[in-house]
Amino acid sequence: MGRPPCCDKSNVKRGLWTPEEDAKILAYVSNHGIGNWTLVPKKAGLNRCGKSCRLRWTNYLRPDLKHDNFTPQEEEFIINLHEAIGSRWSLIAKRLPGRTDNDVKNYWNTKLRKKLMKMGIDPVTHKPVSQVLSDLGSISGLPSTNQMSFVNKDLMSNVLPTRTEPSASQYSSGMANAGAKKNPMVEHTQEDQVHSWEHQVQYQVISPENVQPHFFSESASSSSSSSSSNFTGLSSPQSYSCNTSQAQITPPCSSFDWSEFLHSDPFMWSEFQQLQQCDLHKVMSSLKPSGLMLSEVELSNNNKSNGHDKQGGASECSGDVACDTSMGDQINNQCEGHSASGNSFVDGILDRDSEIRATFPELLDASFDY
DNA sequence: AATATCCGCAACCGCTCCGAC
DNA sequence: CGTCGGAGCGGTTGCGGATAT
Repeated sequence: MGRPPCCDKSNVKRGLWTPEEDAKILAYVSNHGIGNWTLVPKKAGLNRCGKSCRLRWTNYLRPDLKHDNFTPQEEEFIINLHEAIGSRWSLIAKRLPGRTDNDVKNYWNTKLRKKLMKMGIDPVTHKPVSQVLSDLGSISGLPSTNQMSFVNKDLMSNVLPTRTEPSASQYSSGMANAGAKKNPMVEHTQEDQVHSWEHQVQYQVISPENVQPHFFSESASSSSSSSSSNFTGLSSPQSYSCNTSQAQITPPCSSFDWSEFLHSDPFMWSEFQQLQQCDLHKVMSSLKPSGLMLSEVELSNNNKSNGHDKQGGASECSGDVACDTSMGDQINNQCEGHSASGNSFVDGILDRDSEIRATFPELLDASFDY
């Protein structure tokens, strides 16, 4: 049973806002402040959905917003945070006064992503394209069409003559979304990481594999092929791991110490202690049953099985501390199953892909031709 | 000059979260 | 404890201007 719409869509105005409508919102907010947005249209005399009013206010009318171009500093900040926490636009925007999540998202999609690709950097993994391709090739020789469906579409469109392939993007975005949204730990962890990044790791690259909600970074980090990068566009050393050298990236099995990392920031440490109360059941039960939906829990536990997160990292691994053991075993078994086959995570993905394709042969139709 | 294509941005959509009841 | 509904989030769409042909 679906949820009823917040307003009668057929009877509300949509599309661009007029100056008169803007003035009504501004007048209303200046007189009454921000309250219940569903009541705003009626009280302000607007024939708009309340949600639309809220968006107009937060994305455009708010007096504290900047409407000028992004500065190089802001640009660098966005790239760094994206590398650390992925496409958590609201979190990134919170750290950029006067910018909204929509601003940041649009700027990323229209400028930064292309800029990175032009520089030979995969905007999803923040690794050199050559390395990503090398890793891809190492999965099983030349990548098959099926395997290609897992790859960041931007990257592949950069290197291969592809056709639009909705399943690939939906797969990746859906997965990232599911993990990020359904795991309450993730939000804290990423907040923490932003916080920490701002305060104490200005010139140290945090290992993004531990938190980044993109499964492809897993496969990409599964090998350590070296590659050069022609990345020279950004100035500060931390802005690109691949700019200076791959050695700056904390390797997947490094001695990265989460405890030390967390202790270094009192705020983060107290947050972490609260997070020890994680309810893994809630996380697991919220996961989609489909084999296509790998959660961050799954990803991170796979990390763990590879030697990550010695201290029960700030997010997922606190599940080891407080969560139900049978569920933990279940996850561990799943991870072990992956890692037992050599390429671990990647093989797990491919196995699942095969299963799904066997179940849904229509996935192999002509839309996958190149 | 006309048309096609590209690009950037504002707005919308669908979903989840979370507090109130 | 379950339901409801507002708020917030990330992804996507579509319009309008800029640029290319």
